[in-house]
Amino acid sequence: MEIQPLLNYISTYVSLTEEEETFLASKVTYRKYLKGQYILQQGDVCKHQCFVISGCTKMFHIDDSGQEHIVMFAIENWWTSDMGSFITQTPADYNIQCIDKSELIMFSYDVIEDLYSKIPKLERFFRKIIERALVASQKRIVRSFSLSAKDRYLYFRNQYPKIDKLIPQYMVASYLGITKEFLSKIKKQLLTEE
Amino acid sequence: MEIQPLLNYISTYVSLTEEEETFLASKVTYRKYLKGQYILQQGDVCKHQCFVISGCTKMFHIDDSGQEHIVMFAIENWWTSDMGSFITQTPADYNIQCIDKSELIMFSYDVIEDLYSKIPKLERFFRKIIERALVASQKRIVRSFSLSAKDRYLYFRNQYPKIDKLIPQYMVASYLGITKEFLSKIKKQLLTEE
DNA sequence: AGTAAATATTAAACTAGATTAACATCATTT
DNA sequence: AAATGATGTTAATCTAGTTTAATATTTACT
Repeated sequence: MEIQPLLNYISTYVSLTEEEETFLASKVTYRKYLKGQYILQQGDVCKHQCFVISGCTKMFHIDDSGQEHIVMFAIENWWTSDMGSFITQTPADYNIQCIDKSELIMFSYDVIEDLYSKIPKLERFFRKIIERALVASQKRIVRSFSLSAKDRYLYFRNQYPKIDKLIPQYMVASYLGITKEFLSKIKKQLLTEE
Repeated sequence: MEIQPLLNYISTYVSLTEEEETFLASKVTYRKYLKGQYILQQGDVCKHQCFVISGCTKMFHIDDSGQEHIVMFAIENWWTSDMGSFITQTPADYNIQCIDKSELIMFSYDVIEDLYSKIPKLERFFRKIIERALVASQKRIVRSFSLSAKDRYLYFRNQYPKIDKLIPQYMVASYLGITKEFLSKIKKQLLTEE
């Protein structure tokens, strides 16, 4: 089944019965996206929580001066959405774009509450997922203040080697909060000292 | 009842019956802290999710070079904990300290799962709280990359005037990710241009 | 009230990282 | 294989924010 990777993932947090899995399968949407396609655009309302089966997405904000700031990437087994827009159903602050051919499973706003009521274990599952996302986000704040750009890059490369290899360098720079020129300088420096 | 502010707060998300409220009251702990007291120390395991009834706390990390980085403040009706340490029951990355005489309600790790099972509405409540915390945290990341130190301070002062007035300036600087000297410079500049 | 401790200010010298702009390389299409 | 667009590099100049260190001010304690 197309959604098997999702079921496997869920099973590491809570165990669903077969009927529950079938019910879940009937409520979510599997969808393929091409490289470059948008899942969400800044200003639109975020209608889905997306689980990435394959490929890679970036969530980014474009500020008043036109600069792009990448908040997160998502590869297989990661979740992505503009949570603020989703929970309040108001216009999104972020864009979510596929930076590679991707397969996603989408939980729409209209069904997710229903899923929570019918299968309380799913509410538990999402609570745990979001707890983990919060932890990651807070750690990123501390890193952005306590580490130099070079150390932030080293941390990124070490934690997410797959993403580092997959995506263009200027996106890594945006994620790290530095310019592409400066990241280029850092990488050169790392080469000569290693 | 001491925990009334918590019950009021919860009621804005989910509605509990009287029995549920009584049960909840029997499971949580009300505690007063003095200015300067620690609720959690980096390296210890975080045993509680804390709801602030009055006063003010700061959560901060001390990095390898001894520098303090404030991740968040919490005043009345806010929550604080090292979520990463709490959910995995491993040593905390952060300290949580009262920067003013404070009253807290503490949900211990040992009872919170029990509360979730007995009162599923509480699991829903916490899911929603954590969703909001995640949204706030992601927005802070974007601000830290897209705004200048001055604009970050203006945003902070505008969003949290109470905290800005309550706490020493060097803590605001730490929260903003700048030095106290530079914040002093910014404030002077703001005075002359207003 | 007087003293110590904590907090805030100022200014000079310094640096991590930004900006600009020109050039180089790589990938994709025709 | 030439051409186009996307990505990456280099180097010079610039600036937001740091560092250091000395001084001022406020707060809290006896």
